[in-house]
Amino acid sequence: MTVSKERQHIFIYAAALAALVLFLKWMEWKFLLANNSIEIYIGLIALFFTILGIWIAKQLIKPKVEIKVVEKEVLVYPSPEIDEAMIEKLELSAREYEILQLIAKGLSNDGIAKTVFLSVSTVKTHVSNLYFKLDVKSRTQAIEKAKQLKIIA
Amino acid sequence: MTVSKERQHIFIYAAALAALVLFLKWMEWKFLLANNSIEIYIGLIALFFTILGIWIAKQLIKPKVEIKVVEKEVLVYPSPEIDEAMIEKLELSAREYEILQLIAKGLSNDGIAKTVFLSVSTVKTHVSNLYFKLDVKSRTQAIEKAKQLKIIA
DNA sequence: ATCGGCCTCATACTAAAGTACCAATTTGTG
DNA sequence: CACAAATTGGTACTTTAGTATGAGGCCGAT
Repeated sequence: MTVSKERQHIFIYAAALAALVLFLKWMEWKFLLANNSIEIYIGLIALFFTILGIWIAKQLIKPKVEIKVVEKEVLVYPSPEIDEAMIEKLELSAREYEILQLIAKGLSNDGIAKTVFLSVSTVKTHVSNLYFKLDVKSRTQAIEKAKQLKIIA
Repeated sequence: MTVSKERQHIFIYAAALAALVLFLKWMEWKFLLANNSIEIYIGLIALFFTILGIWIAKQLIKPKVEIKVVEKEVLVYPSPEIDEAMIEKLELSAREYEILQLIAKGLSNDGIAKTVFLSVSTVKTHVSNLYFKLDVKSRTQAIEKAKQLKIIA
């Protein structure tokens, strides 16, 4: 794009020069016919070339490029992305993870037992194993850690 | 600053014009003495005024400022805004709210007692009152509800 | 100064959570 | 099939959580 624009400038400039040559020849011819006004002639040439110079400059002056950095605020919703990889790394079994989620919902062992149709004993076993794998010692700690590890919402 | 610069430009331009007049007179005088090279004369004038025009343009034309807008994405995390109004609505006292936060961190009653230098009895009292105000019956439920009500992070 | 709310602490009790250890069944994989 | 891991369930026990109740001190407002 820049190259084509440069070429266009060169072309326009060449055309202007050609017109100039013709103009000069015409002026010169006119001057020979009536050379009683050399000052006017010189003045016209001066005016013309001044304007030409200005025009050329206008075409050639490179626009200053001002880089304006606009900070665009992008709302990032704390993705309730569940870190599945972490769950596997912790070697949490399906039941353990399921029960972890129920714990986070505030259910008691008894409540968990009733929702997943298990005995409280079984729930306790899972919960204990869960604590061991999460390296915690209570439900509340488990909830905190699970949230930090992004394995629950 | 802009005004003084403008005046400077005008002054320089005037000086250039004065020099020009002198130059023209000198050229004219030389031309009258030897008018055998009118093309060279015209050519010199053309060249001079072209350069002059370019120079004027350079001095006067305000460079086009091309504003390049670069969007920089700034991640904005929707602040886990704490609903202070809700805290007041629930009529949670300072201690109760403080202890609620410690509960959410996974601390036991004993842990809380040691961190805020209270007896476990006092902590239990606060916790019980807290449960009543939050309408829950256990720590885990309190944590869940507190998060739903956005009164803790 | 009296009253209510808050903070503090204690005792006594019940309920729930958590640990330890064991054991039977299921399930998926080599 | 055989084996490991997961799932289920139990008993016994300790610890923690939670409730109920009472009580004293502090402080601001009426």
